[in-house]
Parts: sequence; C-alpha cells; structure tokens
Amino acid sequence: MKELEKNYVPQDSEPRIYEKWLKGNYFKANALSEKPAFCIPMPPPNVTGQLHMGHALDNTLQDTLCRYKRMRGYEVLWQPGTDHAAIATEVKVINKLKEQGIDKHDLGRDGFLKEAWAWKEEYEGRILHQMHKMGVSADWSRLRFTMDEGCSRAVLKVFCELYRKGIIYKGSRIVNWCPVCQTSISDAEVQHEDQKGAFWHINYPVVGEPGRFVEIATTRPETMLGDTAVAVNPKDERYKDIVGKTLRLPLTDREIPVIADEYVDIDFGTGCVKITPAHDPNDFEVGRRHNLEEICVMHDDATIDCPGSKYDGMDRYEARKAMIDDLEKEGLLVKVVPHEHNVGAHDRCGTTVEPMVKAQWFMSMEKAAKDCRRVLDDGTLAFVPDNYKKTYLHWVENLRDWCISRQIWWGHRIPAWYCDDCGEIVVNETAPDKCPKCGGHLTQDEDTLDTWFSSALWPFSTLGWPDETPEMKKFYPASVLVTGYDIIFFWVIRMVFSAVEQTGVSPFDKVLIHGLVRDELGRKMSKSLGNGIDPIEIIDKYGADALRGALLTGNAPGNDMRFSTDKVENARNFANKMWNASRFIMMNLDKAAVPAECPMADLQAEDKWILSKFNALSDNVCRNMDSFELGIALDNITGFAWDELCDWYIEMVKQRLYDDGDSTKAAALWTLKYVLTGVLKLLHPFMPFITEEIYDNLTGEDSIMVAAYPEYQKEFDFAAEEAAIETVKDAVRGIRSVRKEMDVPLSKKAFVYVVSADAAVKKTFADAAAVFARLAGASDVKVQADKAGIDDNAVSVVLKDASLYMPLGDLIDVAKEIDRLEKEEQRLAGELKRSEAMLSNEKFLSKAPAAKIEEEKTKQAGYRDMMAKVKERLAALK
RNA sequence: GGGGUCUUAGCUCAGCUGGGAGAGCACCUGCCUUACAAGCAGGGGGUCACAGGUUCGAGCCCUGUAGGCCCCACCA
Repeated sequence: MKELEKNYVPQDSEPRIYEKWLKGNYFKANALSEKPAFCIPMPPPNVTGQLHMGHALDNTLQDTLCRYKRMRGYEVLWQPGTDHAAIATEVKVINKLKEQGIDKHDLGRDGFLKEAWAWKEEYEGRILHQMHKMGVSADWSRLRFTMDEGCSRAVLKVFCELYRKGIIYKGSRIVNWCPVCQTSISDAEVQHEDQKGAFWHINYPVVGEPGRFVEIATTRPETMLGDTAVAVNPKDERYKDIVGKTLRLPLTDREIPVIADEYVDIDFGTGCVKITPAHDPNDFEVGRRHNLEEICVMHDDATIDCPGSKYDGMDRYEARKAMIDDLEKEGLLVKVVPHEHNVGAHDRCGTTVEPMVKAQWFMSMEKAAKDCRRVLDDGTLAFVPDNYKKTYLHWVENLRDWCISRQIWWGHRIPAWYCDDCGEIVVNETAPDKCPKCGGHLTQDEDTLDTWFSSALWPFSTLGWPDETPEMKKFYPASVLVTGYDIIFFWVIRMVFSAVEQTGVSPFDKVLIHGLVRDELGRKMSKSLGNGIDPIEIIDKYGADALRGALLTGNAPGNDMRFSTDKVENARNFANKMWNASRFIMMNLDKAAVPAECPMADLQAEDKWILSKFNALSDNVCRNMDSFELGIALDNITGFAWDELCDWYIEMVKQRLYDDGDSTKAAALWTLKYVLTGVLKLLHPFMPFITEEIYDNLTGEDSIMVAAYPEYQKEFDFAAEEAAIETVKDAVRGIRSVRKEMDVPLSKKAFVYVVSADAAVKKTFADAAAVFARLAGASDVKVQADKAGIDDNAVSVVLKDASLYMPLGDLIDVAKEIDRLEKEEQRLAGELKRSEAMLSNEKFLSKAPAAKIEEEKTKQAGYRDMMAKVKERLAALK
C-alpha cells in the first residue's frame, strides 16, 4: 500500500485520473450488454460560447446519477453532444465577421457556412475540455452534434413525413419578426416585458358626415398606415349606428370600414379599435374573419414601407413621432394618456419584435398537445418533483402552431423545392432533379429550421434512428432527462411530442428538474450583471470535487440554489477531511496485517456499532439516490464520514491501533478498511476524483468506477451494539460538557464511576471502559450497581439508564454544580409535563396507534427515573 | 389578467407518507491531543410569515391574509 502524500492537490491528480478513465474505457456504453440499461441524453450545450455554472450543475447531477447506476450494475449510456444553436451562433459569427469588416452576404451562403463550421469546431472543443475538467463520464465515442449526418437525416425524415401527414404546412400568417436578426422567430423566443408607453387617442373622420369622428385609442400609431378597418363590439350601444359606415384613414386618402367583432372590449379604451391585420396578431385574426386586406407597411428592418408617402424609409419610432406631429397639426389627435403595456423582444438580441405577415413553415400543435397529455396521463412520463407537471400541462394547453422556418443560413435547410415554372412545391428528403409536374427547374427554399426542431429529436436521433439499431433497442426510451425548469417548454415538450409521433412512446421515463444557480445575493447569473462565476476558475482553484460538492450540497430537485465560495470551501474541507482520514487509516494498515475476511469473533462493540451504522447509511443513500434526492444522499454521506467515522470511531479505536499486543487490533483494522472503502464508494458519484485517488492507493484495484456500490448487508445489522455505543457516546458527551462547565480540561484526568442497576448497561460500560476512559479523560472507570464509596461532592451526569459520577475533590464548585442540576431538573420537568399531558389525554389513548402510546410511556418512565436521580443529587448537595 | 412557488437559527438552506425543531456558515469558550487548525471539544441562538380550520396531535394537510420570487398572457 502506498502512503498518501501529506496534502491532496486536485490540480495534479484530476487530469491524470481523467486520462486514466478515458484510457480504461470506463465511460463506454455497450448496447449489446446483458445488464439492465440506464440512459441519460445529455442536454446538448450550445456551441455559442462556454459553459456556465448552470451547465456545471446540470452535468454534475447527470454524472452523479450515471456513476451511481454504473456501480449498481447498470449498463449506462450517457449520450453527449452539442447543439448548433441556429440564431445564436449565426449572430455570433456575423459579429465576428463584422469585426473583420466582412458582411455575411459578401461571403455568400457557402462561404458563411464555412465560417460557422469553423466557429463550431473551436467552441465545441472548448466545451468538451471544460466537461472533462468537471469529470463528466459521458461516452465520448458517441459524441454527436445536432447538424451532423445522423441528426440531419432524422430531421429530413421527420420534416418530410410530417409534411405528408399535413402536420407541417406552409402558410402566410402573422409571425414574430426580429428586425435586427431579420428572421421570424417562434412565440417562445419572444420575451415579454412591461414598458411605459402611451395611449394615443385619434379621431378618424366619418365619410360623408363632416364633423363626425370615431375616436380610437392605440399604443402603436405608426402602424396606422396599414389600417384596413376600425372595429367595435357588436353589443356596444354607443356605436350601433356607425357599424358599416366608412371612415377616412387620417394621413392617407384611404377609406376603411367600421366593422363589428366580439374581440373588442367595450370597457377598454374608447371601445373602438383600429385594425391593422399585417402588424398585430389580434388584428390579423379579426382581419381573416372579415376578409380584410393585409397591408404590410414595414420593410424587414422595420423601416416604413409606404412608397410615395413622406414617412417612407423612416424608422418605426421616428415615423411614430412624425405621424403624431402631423395628426396634431390636423387637429385629429384628441389626447395622449400615459399607459403601461407589454412589449415583446427577441430573447437573443433584445430587439422589439415586429409582428409581420410572412410566408412561413408551421407545425400544427393539435395532435402534439394530445400526445403530450397522453403520456403524462398514462404514467409513462413523470416529473421530479411531481409539481412540474403543472408547468408542463400549462404549456401543453396553450400550444399554438409552431413557426419552424428561419431566415438564416446556419441550420438545417428546409427540404422544400419550388418549381420556377409552375410554382409546384416539392418536399423530399433528397434533392429532386426537376419538377415532377412540369419538368421545370427547381429552386430550394432558402430558409432553415428552428434550432429546436433538431434538438426535439435528440433522444432518438442520437441512437441511430430511424434505423433499428442495437442502441435504440437497448437504450430507448431514456431513463431520465435532467434539465432546468426554464426549458420545459422550449425543449422537453417538443421532445415529447416528436418522440410520441415518431416512436410511439415518451422519449424518457422521468424528467428530473433542477433550479437555477444564482449568485450569493440570489440574483440570476448573467452577463449584463457581470455576476457570473466561471466553473473552470473554481475547479482550477479548489478542484472539481469541491465544485461538485458545492453544487450538490443541499440541492433539492426543482429548487434554485445560491452559489458561494463558502460552499466550495466547505466541500473542499470535506474532501481534505476524507484525505486525512484515509491517510491515517492507511498509515495504520501499513503497519499490520489485515485479515481478508471479517474477523467476526473479534469485533468489539464499537466495530459492530460503526458497521451497523454504515449498513443503515448505504441503505439510506441508495434510497435517496433512487428518488433523485442527491442533496440528501450527499448529506447522509458527509454526516456519517465526518461525524461518526472520523470524530467517533477513529477516536474510539486509536488505542487498539497503537497497542500491538491487543488481540482485537486486526478486527479494528479490518473494520476501518471496510468502512473507509465503503464510504469512498458511496461518495464516488459525488466526488469522483479524490475517491478514485484514495481507492487506487488503498486497494490497488483498477478503478473505483467499476466497484460495486455498497448495499445493506444482513450480517452487519447489530442493533444491540448500536444502541450500546450510543449510550457510551452520550456518557462521553455528558462528561465533556460537565468538564467544560467546571473548567476541568480533558488533560486533567479524573476518576469516573458508572452507576447502573441494569446488567446490560453495566456490561456495555465494562466492555467499553478503555474507550470511554480515553474519550472522557478518565484516569480510571469503575462500573457498579449503586453509589457505594462515591464522594457526595462528585459532579454527576444523569443518563437514561445510568448515572455518572466524577469526584473532583477541591476542583468542584458546588454552586455551579447545583445550578447545572437545577437546569437539568427544569428541562426534565418540561419533558414530563409534555409527556404526562399526552398520556392523560383520553383521546390520545383511544385514537393514537398503540406503538406510539408505548413509545411515549417508555419515554415517560425514563424521564421519571432521571428526574428522581437529579432530585436526589440536589438534595445531597444542598 | 392567469398560473406556479416560497416565507423555518444572524446568513444560506434541509426537514421524504402529520407523532418531541436540523445542517453548514457565522458567533462565544477552550484546545497546535503524534490524520487533519481546511482541524478538535464544548456552547448560545428559532411562538417554523400571520389568522382561522381539520386532527388525539400540524413546520408538514385545508381556507384566507400579507410579503418575496418565477413563469405565462393578443385588452388595442
């Protein structure tokens, strides 16, 4: 066995250990394995930049689950990859080119794509390097990219199939248009925010009735050039007579009708709404109902498109100002009322979205919504925590047709061709030669697909679908998807309906939702605030294990967490504690032979106690892991390792280790090694590096990664010894506490009497006398049935089934001791009061479970006994 | 406007199916005890937001109130 270095240096060990794992092929998944399968599709990070703390959490959770499942005997596939992040990446590449003074149109489509691929290669490399540093144990031999050959094949197949089924269609409809990115975007990519604006009340003159006006109120006067009607509610008595009349649209010579539509709210504004079908989603609907003309009055960059008008070419806000001025001059502006309203902005660039009517590709959500609901209802899809199904359902119920085409180059080009001659649309997985109808020349659609179209297929496109691969058979559907609640709609729902449509089943059994990683003050980490913490910097300073520990400590599914270096330091300290405990144990293992098998006959009470405790621990940890309570599982492990193992057990057995003549030394060594090894295994999924490093030195085996995870062992269930040692611990704590209060340091040895009438308790203390003496700083321990020979002045500790006496001679401060005992008397009185109240309650006795009543009676008896002893002591001292 | 979620020790948070309030950090007091001062031992500190209700029993379940956070939303 190698002796451990004095200090653990993660910076030295981690890269070496990761290399070892890679070389050992420990991350590889075998699709032909007989073992039960466990599969996690990694949410592919965008190739736009580098990983942030959110990725670190996401990956740590997944890695911990995967490592746990591997050790539990599962064939694990953690499917890694990256996402092309269409618009986000295109914008980044455009900006990079801009810095070099190049416009994307100068390069042309192919030239631009070459730049984009170069970008992808560079950033993907960075991201992979970062994941390696975190200890990610994904199967890198299966690394995928949403635009690679296999994923693209799946995209084409799904698109063409859905087109043939009529689920995907092309239509001219109102979409969210980003004037800066110059592309349509989906509803989900629009961020709504409240903005201070105004309500402009404008008079529209009634044709043929000079002096009569209809007063409309609008927040967007600049769109009035596109008005094709004014609407009122059919039930509105005020305007009954005006429906059907014609108005002159101010600033123009156009005449528009007054129509009646239920959409108008009688009580809001003036009750008259200008209808601009080409620039407002509601108006668009109204327009379609009434067959109104859709007049587009803006160019793609949101400048006014109104040839011949003075506003032509003006920016939309500039035009607004000009129009208001002109309306005021004409006396048609009635008033301006301050008004807060909601404005949509593009989530990638922040530009205010302009609703526009465009010919776009859409996916109908009708069947998708039904499919999403079905798999939740039949239980084949479940959320952890469960209440996130509400968020999911809320989205599902509000699904509107999904605009899937984008006017950008970076992405999957839509497999649709248009005949130059007859206008025929051909949708096909491969490029057709000529128009099947007229033989004319075909031109492919310039547009690409929304980035989420390909990520929606991720759980099966990465497994070789549509082929029936061994991977599909073995690992599909996936066991669990781990992701943040912020992309339930963007991604989870789209994966679910795509999978149900193509494969008939939910793409994963469970969705484990985690929260956001916030900064120390609880704010979202963001670039604009500059409060982001780079996980790699943390790893470089404290090690990956410390980062992982900080992210998982206290982490509850679905809850946000605050990140602080305090937490990292804490995790680092724990790692250090494990290192030192291991170092100590290995130093001792080095000096003596350790039996291969458990020397059952030589096990002492404390050995059985820790073995039994460890048994319960592994049980708890597995249970919590299986229910995705990783934070609790880690808490169980650290609590056991630090408190029970290091602070109690190691201290208890030191004496035996130092005494070569002790016949039970080997049993202590065996127990130490067994429990340490077990703790390392339990801890490995959480802190993979340091546990591997220690395990390697401790056992010389290949890797802790392929060790079996500890599970409950029947032969190590020692309930009696467990209880006995807990009593000894109470006694030690009692003595230490009294010493502190009496200012008698542990170094000042004192004689301790243990008095108990209970034979079992007496035996416990007799057996554990040496251990107890050492930990309590006793010069000697005498166990006896009564108080014979004990000085009245001795300080005492009253336990449940024993009393301890420590004669301190002159050192005792009687007043202090009385004070201490009176406090104890008070505490016991409180307990007795509570207990007696319960047990004298008829209803409690008649309705509570019998076991509960028994439990309470036992407690009461104990308290009464202790109370009597405390009173006796007080009487003797006074 | 709709929905969700939270309110527990000075701070950050646990508390699983209702049965005597927990951890870490911080604080106070002792300790360089030959694995670890990134440590050890001891200690103080909470009417579990508020008000009702269900129950023998509520931090936990129900209703309402107040405050915080998040998501969604086409009142022009």
